[in-house]
Formats: sequence, C-alpha cells, structure tokens
Amino acid sequence: MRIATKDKILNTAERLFAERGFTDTSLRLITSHADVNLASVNYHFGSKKELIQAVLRRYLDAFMPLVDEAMQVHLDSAEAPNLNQVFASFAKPLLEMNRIQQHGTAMFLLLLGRGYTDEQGHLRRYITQNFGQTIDKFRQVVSRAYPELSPVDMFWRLHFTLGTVIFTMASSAALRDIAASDYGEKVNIESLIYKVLPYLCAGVGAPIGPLTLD
Amino acid sequence: MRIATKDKILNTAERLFAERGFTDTSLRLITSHADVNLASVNYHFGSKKELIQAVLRRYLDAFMPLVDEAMQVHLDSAEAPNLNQVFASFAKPLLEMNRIQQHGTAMFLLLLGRGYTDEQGHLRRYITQNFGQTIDKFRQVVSRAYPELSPVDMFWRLHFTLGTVIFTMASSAALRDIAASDYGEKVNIESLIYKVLPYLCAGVGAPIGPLTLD
DNA sequence: CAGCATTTAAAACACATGTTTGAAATCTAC
DNA sequence: GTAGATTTCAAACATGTGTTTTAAATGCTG
Repeated sequence: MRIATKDKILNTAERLFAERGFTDTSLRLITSHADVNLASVNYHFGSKKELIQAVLRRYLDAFMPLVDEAMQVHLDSAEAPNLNQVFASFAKPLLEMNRIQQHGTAMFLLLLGRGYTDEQGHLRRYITQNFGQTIDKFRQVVSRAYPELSPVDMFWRLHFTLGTVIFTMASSAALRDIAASDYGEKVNIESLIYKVLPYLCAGVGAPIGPLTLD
Repeated sequence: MRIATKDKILNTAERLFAERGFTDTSLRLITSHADVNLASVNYHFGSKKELIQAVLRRYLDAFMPLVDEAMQVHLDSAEAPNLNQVFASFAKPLLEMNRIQQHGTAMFLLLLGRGYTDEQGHLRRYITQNFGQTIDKFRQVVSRAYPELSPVDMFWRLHFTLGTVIFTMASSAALRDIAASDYGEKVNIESLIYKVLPYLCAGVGAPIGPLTLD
C-alpha cells in the first residue's frame, strides 16, 4: 500500500477535527491515533493548515456538484419551485456523504461548522472561490421560490440558515445525547435533517418586515 | 483606584475574546493591550478559565433576570401570547446589554457564541445550573404560544434558534462588512436583531411534520 | 539484484502558551 | 509615619505546539 499513511492521517484527522475542533487537535494527537510518525503529516500535506483544507476538500468536492445538479433542475423547471421543494433537495446530497465514509454526513456538517467558526473567513473564501457558481444558482432558485425577498434580506436569511445547520451539527452529538436521555427519543443525523428542514423553510419564508405583535 | 487593574483586564479580555475567540486570545495579548502585568491575570482571577467565566458571568447575571421578568409577564397574562410576542420580548433585554458597556449587546452575543462552540459544554452547564428556572419559564411560555409543539420538538427548535443567533452574532462583524459592501446596507446589531426575529418566530412556529412538497 | 527515489522514523528546533516565583512597589490603617 | 497587607512587576518555569532535519527503511524499476 503506497498511500496508506496519507489516508490514515486524513481519516483520523477528520474524526478528531470533528470531535474537538481544529485548534484543539494537535498533530501529535492525530499521528498517535493514526499510528503514524509525526513528521509524516508535514511530509504528505506540507502543513497543518493544508491538512485541514484537504479534509474539507474531500467532502466539498463531493457535495457541491450534487447541490449544483439539484439547483439546476429547479432552474430548468418550467414552473417556479416553492421553498419546501428547494430545501428538501438538500437532503439527498447531504445523505450522500454517508457513502464517502461512515457517519460522513455528520462529519461533513461538523467540519463545516468548525471551519466556519474556527478559521476566520478561510473556508468561506475557499467555498466562494471554488463553488461560487453553485452558490449563485442556489440564490437564483430561492429567488424564484420567494421573489418578494430582497437580495439583502436573502443574504441574511441564508446566513441564518447556515448558522442553524452548522451550530446544530457542531453540537449535535451532545444535543442528541441530551434529547435521548431527556425525551427518550434517539435521533440520528438523518432524522435530524428532517427535523431542521421545516424550521429552515419557515424561517427563510417568513413574512418580510417587522414582527406583527397582535 | 483599587480595582482598576482587575477591571482593565476584564474589559480588554472581553473585547479580545469577542474578536478572536477564547483559545486564540493569549493572556499576553490581553495584558499588553490592557497595559497591565502578565501575572496579574492569575493573581486576580486564578486562571484563564476563571477569567473567561468572569467575563461571561457579568453579562449573564444582567441578562437572565431581565428575560425572567419578561417571561413572567407572559405567564401571568390571562391570555396566551403568540410566538411573535414571545420572541419580541427578547429585544429589550438584549439591547439593555448596551448599557453595561459600549457595544455590549454585540459583545454578549459574540461571547455566548464563542462560549458555546469553543468550550465544550461548560457554558451550557453553567447556564442550566444557575438560570434553569428562567429557561424553564421560557419553555412554558413557548408552550403556551404553541401548545401543539411536543416537548422534544420544542427542544430541537429552540436549539435551532440558539444556533441561528449564536452563529450570526459570532460572524456578525464579517457578515455585516460583506452586507455593507455587497448591498450598501449598513447593519448595526439592533437592526440585525429585528432582522433575525421574524426568522426565528417562523422557524419555531413552523408546521409540525414532514415538508409538504406541493 | 542493484540503484535510485520515495517514504518513514527519531530527534531536535524554535516558539508560544499558561502558570509560578520572589522581590519591589503601593496602598491601607493604626 | 510606620508596620502590615495588598498589589504589581520582571523573570523564569514547564509544557505543548508546528515544523525541520538527517538518517534509516522501504518501495519501485531496470
């Protein structure tokens, strides 16, 4: 096996990053868990930062084309989709991540959350640079589904959505434990996705303007 | 002035924590910015962890009683509130944080976000231990406003809400810059709160059950 | 199998971190 | 004003970090 070491590092790093965040996961922790030499990380990846990017890239490169495809369908459709249909079309790409690796969906979302909070702006820049077209298609589709929503309001609501997903997933392990012990309901990632989707749809589709208090 | 040093540390630490997160803010950075000696942090607070707690406690101790009061009003009211009214009653306590310090509202929300993501579980435990009653009142009020929502669904939706707020505020500085440059709309914390409230209300109030796709 | 490139290995490096120490300075109270 | 407690200060300590170095081991190729 030629690339065994590189892959062991990648898989172990991914798991530890998701569990503990990037800064709290040292290279020594990764290499000891992966049972490889410390220096091999810098040999194969160059630096820790590049290792982080490699871990994230593996998922983004698989995820984004699927999203792009789903959005293209909505754009090509003769009739405008509604928000429920738009957001529902994220479920399949997300769950597809489970094919990359066991618990891949959870990992991906966890890493996404870590990447957005830990590193300031790097991940965001990487995504916009490499997948800007897909993001733009998504915006167009949402605009078709809710034309009254102004660009700036959409900007904010989509970031609210991102925050909801990322925070939920970043703390999903702990939260799912609490939910299981307090309510006796064992929640896996898939059912959690189907719990959050209605929330997101309603949020993005909320009426525009200040709250009506009566 | 006896407590000048302690307060200088507290104020400087708060600002830097909010800007850069807890782990990325070293004691040396704090003490140099505060123009105090390095050892004074450990002298006055014991450890970095206790400094973090002190910074957060100052806000929570001011914020939570205000929330408690607002929730009590809803509980004492003869008629059940609606969700809009419930969430709108958070605006005043939040904006009240601006009286503790300049940009106090933004700081508080930023620190809350940092605390929830950086330290795993500590902040959550602190809140439930010290302000469990208030949290419970909040749950009761939401239940009055949306009785059909099961406890477990409420659990999740309230955490979705927490995630929305925390993520938005944790990246609000960067996001507000982007929004300002891309859409020419300058957004302060107050107007951001009024942007997010409709999203949260709609999300929590979303219909129960799977998405209806047609 | 010999020779060369690739990969692994152990050790050291350079640096940043939180913390502790002990003396000097400052404040407080009698 | 002076004795005693409190606070500040500079320095060192112990530890953990990412990275680099140099040699050994391994794999591949002719």
